[in-house]
Amino acid sequence: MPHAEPSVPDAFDVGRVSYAIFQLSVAHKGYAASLLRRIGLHPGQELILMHLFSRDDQPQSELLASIGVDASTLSRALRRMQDVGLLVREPAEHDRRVMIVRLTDKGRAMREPIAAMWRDLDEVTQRNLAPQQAEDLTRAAYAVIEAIEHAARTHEPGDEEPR
Amino acid sequence: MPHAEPSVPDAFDVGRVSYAIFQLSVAHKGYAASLLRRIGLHPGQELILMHLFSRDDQPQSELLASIGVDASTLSRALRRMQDVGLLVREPAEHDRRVMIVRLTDKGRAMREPIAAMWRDLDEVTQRNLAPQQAEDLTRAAYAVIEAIEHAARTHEPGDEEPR
DNA sequence: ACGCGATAGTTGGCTAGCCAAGTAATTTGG
DNA sequence: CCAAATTACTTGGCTAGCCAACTATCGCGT
Repeated sequence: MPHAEPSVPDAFDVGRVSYAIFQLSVAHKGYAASLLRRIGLHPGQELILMHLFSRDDQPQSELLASIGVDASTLSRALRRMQDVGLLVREPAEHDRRVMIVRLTDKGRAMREPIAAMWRDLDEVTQRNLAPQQAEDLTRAAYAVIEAIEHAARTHEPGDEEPR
Repeated sequence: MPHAEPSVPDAFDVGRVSYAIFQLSVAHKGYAASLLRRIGLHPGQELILMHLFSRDDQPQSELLASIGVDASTLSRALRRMQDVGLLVREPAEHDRRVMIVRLTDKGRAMREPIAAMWRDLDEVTQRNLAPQQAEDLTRAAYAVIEAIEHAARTHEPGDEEPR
């Protein structure tokens, strides 16, 4: 039965917590993807739309900073979303390098489906957790994120302390 | 500064826990990828190798079941790993459909680098966590995984209760 | 025995995501 | 005032990952 703690090769012992996070990522992302497919979106597109719901007519560069994905990934995702009519891009007046991203009516119409998708996802996510556990999980997640970002920031330039 | 709880559009409120997991996934996977790059592996390949460290000469189908990825994804990953000399595949004697996957010396040599990578990853992951928090996080992760797998199992065939 | 279904893998086609290199426009500096 | 650096974005090239469709082989049942 492929449940909790499946047949884990011994080597995974050294990274039990990371392995759990890894498995959680796969399951969570997979479930989100299946929910997104039902509303006709590809993973990641919902993030772009949600940021646009918060503030429309946004330069592509700001979306980039908010979402944290590679510029090329965003560029291509936006092109595809434009192709299916979710949004429009047009060069800014004041700076012709800048592309302003604007939702179409079709894009705006995704607001409720996306919110419903998050509700469903979070409901399932918390189904086996006590409220306090959910709270702790969230807090621990951000603690880990902070540790990772700090580690990446420090020894990205000068790789690793030379032992 | 993009730390914990960054500028989260209001819409994310409905899925706070899921959004935290999502962000954790991105950060954790990104850091793992950067560590893997240093030892010349692509994400996912380390899992294949680790399962082979546990049991070599394994049919591709068993690897498939252990790892839980799509058959086509595994097929192509194995081909690429064979191309760079990490492993070899040859048809089984008794059943010519089956491909037996075997590590090469070069593949076996990855054992220590991969273990070191997991140690590094888990060290960073736990850096901001008390031991009890790490334990709780692991437990919560598997609880969420179980809920998601159950949800996927139940309403994948008959999509959603019709309201 | 023979055909049909199940099983094992592969290939095609698509998106997400990364890095590296390239283009265009704007800002900075000598 | 014009060249050099910077910024904004795109394109090329690659891997991971999914689904769908296909091939080949094996096993089963009539």
